[in-house]
Amino acid sequence: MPQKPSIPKGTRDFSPTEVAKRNHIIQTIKRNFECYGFQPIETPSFENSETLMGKYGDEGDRLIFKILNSGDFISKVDDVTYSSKNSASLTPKISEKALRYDLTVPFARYVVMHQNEIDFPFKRYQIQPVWRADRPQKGRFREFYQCDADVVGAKSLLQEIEFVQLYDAVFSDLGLVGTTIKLNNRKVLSGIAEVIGAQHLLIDFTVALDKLDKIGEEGVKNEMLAKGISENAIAKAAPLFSMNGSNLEKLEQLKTLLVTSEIGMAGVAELQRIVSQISQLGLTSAKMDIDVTLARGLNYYTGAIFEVSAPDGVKMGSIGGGGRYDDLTGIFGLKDVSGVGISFGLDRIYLVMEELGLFPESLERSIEVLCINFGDDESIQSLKLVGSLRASGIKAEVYPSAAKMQKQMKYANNRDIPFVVLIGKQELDNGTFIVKNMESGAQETYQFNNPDIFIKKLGA
RNA sequence: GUGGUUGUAGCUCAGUUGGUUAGAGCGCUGGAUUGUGGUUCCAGAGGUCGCCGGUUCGAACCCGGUCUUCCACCCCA
Repeated sequence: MPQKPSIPKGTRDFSPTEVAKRNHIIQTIKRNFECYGFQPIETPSFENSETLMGKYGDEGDRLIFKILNSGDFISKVDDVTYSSKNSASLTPKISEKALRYDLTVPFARYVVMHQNEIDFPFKRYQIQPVWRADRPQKGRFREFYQCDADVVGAKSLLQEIEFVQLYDAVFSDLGLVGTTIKLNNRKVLSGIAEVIGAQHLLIDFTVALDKLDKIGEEGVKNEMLAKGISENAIAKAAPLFSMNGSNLEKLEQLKTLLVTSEIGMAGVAELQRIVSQISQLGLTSAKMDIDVTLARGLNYYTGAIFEVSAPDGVKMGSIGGGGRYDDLTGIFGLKDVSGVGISFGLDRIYLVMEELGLFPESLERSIEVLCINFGDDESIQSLKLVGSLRASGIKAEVYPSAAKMQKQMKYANNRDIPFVVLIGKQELDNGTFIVKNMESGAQETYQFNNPDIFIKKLGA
């Protein structure tokens, strides 16, 4: 007796409707990426372990899926390592490959390997699945798609400005109104740590600060104290907890705080330029918000940090993120190549759009015209008609068997097919065909040798 | 990785302190309707109660383990 089949935790099957909706999102993103001058690349789904390990922090290493070596891998492990039962030392001996964890690190590897064939600045996009051995939750999977656009070899802030516009363009095209593009800068965070005298605890400081909206001011202060940041330092950072007003007002408050920090002021200046240029250019549906508590991806971001949150009222983690990393390719031996990029989280965007009912109904419509099958002679006539419809780009098909009319009509109804064509014995003899509008129920008769009238009507 | 939560028909869910043959709505199949779907009426099919083990005369129900779902951490798209 076969067992009920299943799929691994955190993975999903996608049925035709879901694929259609996912493709709709992907097409929209792709179209905009190309409009902005990005070119597609693809990289392998798995990389050499040393390419990935150590690039995402300890937490990241834990979440990387390792691939077991082929062959009799365990017999090649020396006895000391084998009997140590230590995963950290045993893993590299039995696993030399790992599944892609994100698209940024493989891209950095790609740039280094192909540096002689690339014209800089290089703008690439990449839409591929990534894998994380995380514990699944809503909007959090072990296999999911990232849609990345990055520029390498261009230090200008123009890139950041274009990325904000790109986010706005994609979400506007998708009809996803009310997203917030949060913006911060690593230099500002460094500056704050410097001013309060906690440079050595920068990561702990920012990780705690990042939780402000979740655990509140007291919670953040407690976590900072627990991490060894002094009360005095926390007191100096107090203005951060109550930043408010417009983006420009927030920047003024930051300037007051960071006046003694060169790096901090540089960060503020960058933010200021982005804010002022975006306000001149305008955004269609998104709003931009300076958020000093935003502290993601600190392992490699050096300048701008982006994160996009879903419209208010939708409970979902970030649906996009990105930033500037001045020396990402440095870890692979190519110095002084600045990169900046953003990512769209396809699966989360899907869930948000589903929740808000933003997918066009037409996506569910796989076929526009179904011909009822009345038997062999009639269906050949139907096939001829279907041929001319298809030649005009209309999705059409003949029901595959001469099943009962009721069954065929029901099939059309269930599949949301808007038009049903009837060519029975009578129509075959007359040289006509009948079109039934499934929404109104109305029927019209057309001449078989002049289907263009019907085709034009479909086009309108 | 830590703590909790969930699982009964294709789907959404009932199911009493453990007690014959586990139910409903929707969907599906057939018929009322041999050239017309959605509404209606009638009939029918479909379940090793997530899986494995234990307690019991007896388990969907109690206990243990495991898988899965969702949630809070951690971290992240």
